[in-house]
Amino acid sequence: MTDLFPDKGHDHDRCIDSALHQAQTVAEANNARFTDMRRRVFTLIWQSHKAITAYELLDALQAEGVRAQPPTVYRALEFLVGLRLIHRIESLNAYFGCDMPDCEHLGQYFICRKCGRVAEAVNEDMSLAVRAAASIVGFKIEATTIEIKGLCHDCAAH
Amino acid sequence: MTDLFPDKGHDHDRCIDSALHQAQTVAEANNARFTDMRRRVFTLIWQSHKAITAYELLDALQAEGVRAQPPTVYRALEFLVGLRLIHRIESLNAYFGCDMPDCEHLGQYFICRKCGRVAEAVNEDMSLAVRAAASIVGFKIEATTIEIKGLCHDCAAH
DNA sequence: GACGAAATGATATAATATAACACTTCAATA
DNA sequence: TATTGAAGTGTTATATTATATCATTTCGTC
Repeated sequence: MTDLFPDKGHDHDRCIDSALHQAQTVAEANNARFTDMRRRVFTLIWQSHKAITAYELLDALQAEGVRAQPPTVYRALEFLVGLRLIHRIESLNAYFGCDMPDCEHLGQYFICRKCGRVAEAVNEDMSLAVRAAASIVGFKIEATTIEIKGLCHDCAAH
Repeated sequence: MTDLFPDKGHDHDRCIDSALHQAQTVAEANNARFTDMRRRVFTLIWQSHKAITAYELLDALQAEGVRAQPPTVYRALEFLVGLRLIHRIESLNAYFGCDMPDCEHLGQYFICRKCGRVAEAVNEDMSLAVRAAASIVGFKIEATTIEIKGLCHDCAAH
């Protein structure tokens, strides 16, 4: 068993640093401006391995002393989702930092209802099954939403 | 190729009749009251093979002369989802009639962005892949959301 | 017919998201 | 280096989706 969810004792500052660094690289590669506001929002999203809502982000920004309004947050989110630096979790109306923004992938999300953490998987069998099913029915895939709710290994154990 | 989406010329009244009949049966089997309001909402959902939002349902009810408010609609929806007579499409915030409410299943939804129709599949390979992926990471599945957006066979052809 | 549980009505409000227009910033270039 | 145009952000207002709460009605059981 390889738990997708990060270890309790992991050094989360390293997650944040690494994510920021990757984001910077992706933005440059796309000739996109990783502005201060976008960096702030991105960093806030990476504060935990949970998904965070737009209004939670707004509150967090305001707590930092930034005078932001909803459109500001939604614009930053749109930008970040566009570059695949974050993903939207549809069933939570919330956003989640992407580990591997540099490769195209159909991600799958495991969402623990107890601890609230989210883990992204890129499981080739799942992707293949989806593509095969679509192919059989003549459906042309443009986007997929695969969200799996339940209990992560840690929470299931307790 | 077997298109999951209903034929253009299909007799939709038969879909509605069949769905209503099944719903009645499921409700009875669960000792649940299939009240007038619930039947109305259910029938409205089945008016098409598209997903419909709560407020579209509200408007439709009011157009029928029913004096309903949002909570009435949401309660009916909650009831119907609870019995699996309908499904919520998370990425659309909308609801969709279920073909096969009498068997437990992890459904997958194909959503055509052009014609708006939704088709439910119960693909064993997909379900297996999801369960296998969860098992590998020690995740206990409680619910799945699998929504696939793109073009249905008809719309892709034109 | 009386009773209690379930369902619905009604009002208010919370939570999520976007439209529209003004202003600022930034990088390219004249 | 001043100009300019596009991109980004500020600001206000409002649209859309969803729920909390309490009153009233309906319905099956006794």
